[in-house]
Amino acid sequence: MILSIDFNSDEAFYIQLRNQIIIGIATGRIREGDSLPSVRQLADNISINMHTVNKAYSVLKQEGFVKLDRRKGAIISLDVDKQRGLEELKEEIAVAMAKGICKGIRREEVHRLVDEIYELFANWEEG
Amino acid sequence: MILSIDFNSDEAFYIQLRNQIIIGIATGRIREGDSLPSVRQLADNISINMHTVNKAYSVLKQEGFVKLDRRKGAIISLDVDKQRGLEELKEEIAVAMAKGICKGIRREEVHRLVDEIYELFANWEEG
DNA sequence: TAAGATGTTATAAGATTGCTATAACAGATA
DNA sequence: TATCTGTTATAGCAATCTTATAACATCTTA
Repeated sequence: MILSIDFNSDEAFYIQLRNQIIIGIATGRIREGDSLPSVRQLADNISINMHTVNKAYSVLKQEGFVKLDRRKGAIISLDVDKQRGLEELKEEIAVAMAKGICKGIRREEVHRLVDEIYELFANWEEG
Repeated sequence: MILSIDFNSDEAFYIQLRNQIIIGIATGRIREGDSLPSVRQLADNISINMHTVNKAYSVLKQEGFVKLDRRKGAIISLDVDKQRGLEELKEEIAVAMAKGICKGIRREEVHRLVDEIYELFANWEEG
């Protein structure tokens, strides 16, 4: 899987990495047990600092997506707390939806959007 | 409508204000044509700096929620670009949904969540 | 006309965050 | 032994967030 940085984005590098890896898991390109590149290796590949990669991995660990092993590096290991996941998801999309409501977006249109995103992730094509 | 700041939150003050005002519009507590408190007045009320309030208002202006008038202050004025709104919403919820998918949340559960949020906004009671 | 309120702009300072740089450490591997 | 892991520490630079003070033009009101 290809990880890359948009140096012109206003999103922090470590957030960009985090998001790409989460999407990688959601789309099945990375699976439970797979290992991520070592912090130094990935940092070299994409020309950013080791500590920035380390921060991305630490966040992923804290959020329950990977386990860090001094022997094997970062291993995808999903800590599934569905109830908590639902609560977090609700909180994360609430403001965005409020914004959408102000713009006249109706309930059915959000449902359609949700389906679109599920399709997008299910039929993901690299690149 | 009551605007307030959580001084312990890790969200920037101006973002907190922005979100509260957007939710206020979505829930109908603020309507087109209503005016927001002046930057100085609100800043005094909630004990933050005038410029922080001004930043919140500027963001809301830039996002098409208010118009700033030197005579009347900040007036709610919705600039509805639905197509753009849909694209922004899609982008804003995509990563959150990817995270949810990793946590085993199914499509129908997201639909239920969307309905819940719509109900929440429709039947809003001042806290 | 004078006083007061409005948004706007400018400058400065302190705190925090993001990113980089360099370095060292303990544990595992070859 | 040499090399690769993650981890930790320290430091510096730039940007962002927040506050503080101050001034300006415009509009409203007394």
